[in-house]
Amino acid sequence: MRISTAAKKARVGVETIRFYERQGLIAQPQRPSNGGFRSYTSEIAERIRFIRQAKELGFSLKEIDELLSLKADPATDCADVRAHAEAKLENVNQKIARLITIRFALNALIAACPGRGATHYCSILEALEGRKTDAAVPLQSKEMRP
Amino acid sequence: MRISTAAKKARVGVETIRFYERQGLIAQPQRPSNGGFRSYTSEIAERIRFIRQAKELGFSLKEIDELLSLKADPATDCADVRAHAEAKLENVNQKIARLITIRFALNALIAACPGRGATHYCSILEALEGRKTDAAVPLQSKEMRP
DNA sequence: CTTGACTCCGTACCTAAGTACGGCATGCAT
DNA sequence: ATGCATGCCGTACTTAGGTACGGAGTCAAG
Repeated sequence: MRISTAAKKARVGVETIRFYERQGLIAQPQRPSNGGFRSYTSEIAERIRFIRQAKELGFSLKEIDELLSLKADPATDCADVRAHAEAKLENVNQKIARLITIRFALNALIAACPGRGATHYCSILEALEGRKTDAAVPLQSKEMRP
Repeated sequence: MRISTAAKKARVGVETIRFYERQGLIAQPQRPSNGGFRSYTSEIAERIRFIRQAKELGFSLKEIDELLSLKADPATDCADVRAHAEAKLENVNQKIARLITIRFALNALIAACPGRGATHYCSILEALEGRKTDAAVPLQSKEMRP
């Protein structure tokens, strides 16, 4: 497929794809040697969509590149890859924990506001108080809205 | 407390706090009328820390402002607040779902790479393939590492 | 009452991540 | 074979979110 089709599939602009190419986030797509148009596989389109989604989760392009290149390369030390993956995993777990706390606060807010009648005071920040460190984010077990 | 203390508590720079003040994300802190130093309460420091964390989760400052002002104000229509909260909740749920998918992929990668010996081919992207739309992100039930 | 650390304000500058532009090339469709 | 939509490239511009700077004011300790 051509660049505009890939852009549509990934829900991203055409220029963004060329930008990612310049940044080395995606491989140079197949092209006729003379210099015709880029030809994208659906794998590349998928990769671009992943990049967009990861970005929405707060990963930088640099981090996304690291995530994407985390694969078992027989030439590199397996333990390195594993350590890298574990660090990212920890990062992801922290993000999930914080989002679950925010979700909990939003659910409390929604529950306290039954569409009509008196409203109760409630804020996100208030619901998040009581934590002491960034590391010790309590995992909320009561997930009212999965 | 003074600005540098608040900055340390929130783990941001002093200039960042003044920037947030200009953007209206935090209230003008108490100051002697003559024009002395800003004096911060721990509530404000907490609010600033929340802003930093939410930013790391991919929320923009505008969105964070919306999150923070989501409170049941008796003067406004309760249904509006509720609708706003529900929209944010949906947003948060999508983020959580995608992060859980990434976590699943990372766990698979770690499991396939037992620290030593032959490594198996495995990539994050590959683990994320098979989804068709952004909306229908499948919730992975096998969460190998909570 | 001086000294050194901190704070004030305004303005300028910076990085990440695009986004737009202009001019030329390609290619398929009529 | 001739449009005309698309693609290519390089370069310039933009936006969000800070960061840095300079010069002057504040404050607490010694």
